Amino acid sequence: MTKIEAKSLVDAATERLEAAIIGGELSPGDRVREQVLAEEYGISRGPLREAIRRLEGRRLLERTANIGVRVVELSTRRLAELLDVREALEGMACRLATERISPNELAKLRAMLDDHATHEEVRSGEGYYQQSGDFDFHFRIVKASQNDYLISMVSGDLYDLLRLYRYKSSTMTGRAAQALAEHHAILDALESGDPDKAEAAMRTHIRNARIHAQLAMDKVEQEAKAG
Amino acid sequence: MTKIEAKSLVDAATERLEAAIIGGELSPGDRVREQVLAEEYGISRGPLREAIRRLEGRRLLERTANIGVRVVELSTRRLAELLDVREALEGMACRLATERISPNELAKLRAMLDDHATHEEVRSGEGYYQQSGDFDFHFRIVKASQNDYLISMVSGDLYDLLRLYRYKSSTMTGRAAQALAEHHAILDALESGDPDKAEAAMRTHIRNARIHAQLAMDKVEQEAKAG
DNA sequence: CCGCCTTCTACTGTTTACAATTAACAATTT
DNA sequence: AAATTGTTAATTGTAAACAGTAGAAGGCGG
Repeated sequence: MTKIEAKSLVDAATERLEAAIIGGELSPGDRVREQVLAEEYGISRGPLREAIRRLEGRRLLERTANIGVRVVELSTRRLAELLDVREALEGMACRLATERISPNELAKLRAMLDDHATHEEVRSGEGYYQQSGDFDFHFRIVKASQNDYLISMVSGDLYDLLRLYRYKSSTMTGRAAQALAEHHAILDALESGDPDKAEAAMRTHIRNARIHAQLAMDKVEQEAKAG
Repeated sequence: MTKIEAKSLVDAATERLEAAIIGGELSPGDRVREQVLAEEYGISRGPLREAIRRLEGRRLLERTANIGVRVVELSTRRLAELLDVREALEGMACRLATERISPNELAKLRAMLDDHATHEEVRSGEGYYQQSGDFDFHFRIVKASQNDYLISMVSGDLYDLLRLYRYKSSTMTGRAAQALAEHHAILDALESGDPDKAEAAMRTHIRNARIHAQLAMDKVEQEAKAG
């Protein structure tokens, strides 16, 4: 019953509920009961319902009339759909960033990748760095596109959904080294100033990640079937 | 005070409010007062607030804490942002559709374009057909992508926002003939089965529409300044 | 006459209580 | 014994009352 106290109860509840979903506290398919959650958050059902509606709009929750609210269900198909959209959106972001990113920001990105290279997890191919480092790299490029709509779509809605999958199967094992190389390729393209090349590099990277992610999910599914 | 009576008051209110915004009943920048609107729809503030929160998530409305809700403001910059996203998303949709569209659906699209060609408005370059015909053509291709996430993003959120602009400046005058030609080019690419070509054709089309739309908006703005 | 402070109004934010719908369980009938 | 129907408990849907905040209007002092 940890209380919430912030600007708006709806905002606070939204953030907290979102965090609970992304953090795995609430699993995909779980039922969300208004009364229970409202009491847990120390608020009444009104604001909580409004928070739910927001997340509903962002496709993290699904409501069936008179039945209830559930955390969105996961499937390989949905993941494939998300990654196609991600390829399109981040490809465009990278294209736009090519002409808008500052030399300063470019230097920072370069430093970031250099730093990643020193991490043991990357060289050994374990890929823990994906959790923070990868998201950070992508996020900064999206921000450099300076397209607010794009930024909010990708980093708000899309990444949230993707994070759900990351929790289910820690997808990125064994790909860290290759991913880092691809990041360098993206950065090179950005520095070259060629938008076509930049978009292509980003899309190749995401497409590779996609192949890997889906293999991992298929594997998880098969194991579930077998076990 | 036309009453609403349907599955859920929230759903009904959402649809009606959305229609009011898109239909121009509520203009961009207009304030939305909860009490007033609730009475107009014959419901109480609770459901209405939830409906507002949904549209907030879809970026049709903006809420400032303790101040109120406004219909989202329009600007050339925002339009440019939307069209960049549209290019990315519909380009991807067209790519996916290339490999998934049925011969039957292709034939229907072809028939549709043939029908458009007979319309006088198109040949004379007035372009009324844009309102329904253009949206229909694009919508069907997006649907043919069979990517539900993509479909809901484009036809749900994105088109709604774009429709706002269409109301402000009837953008597409004088471009109907060219647009139709571009539609044919897209269809040809789809039939060829080459995803790269199909994506490129769609993106070219949207980029051209974008140039035209922005010229129109700049013109409107300059007239506003002058008048 | 101008500017600042106070008060008041109107709106949004939140809670509580009530109504309606659903799903589960039990009892009765075939 | 199985199926169907009635009843009940739980949960969502809705409304209305209450609280808090921002902006406007008016009065007071400079």
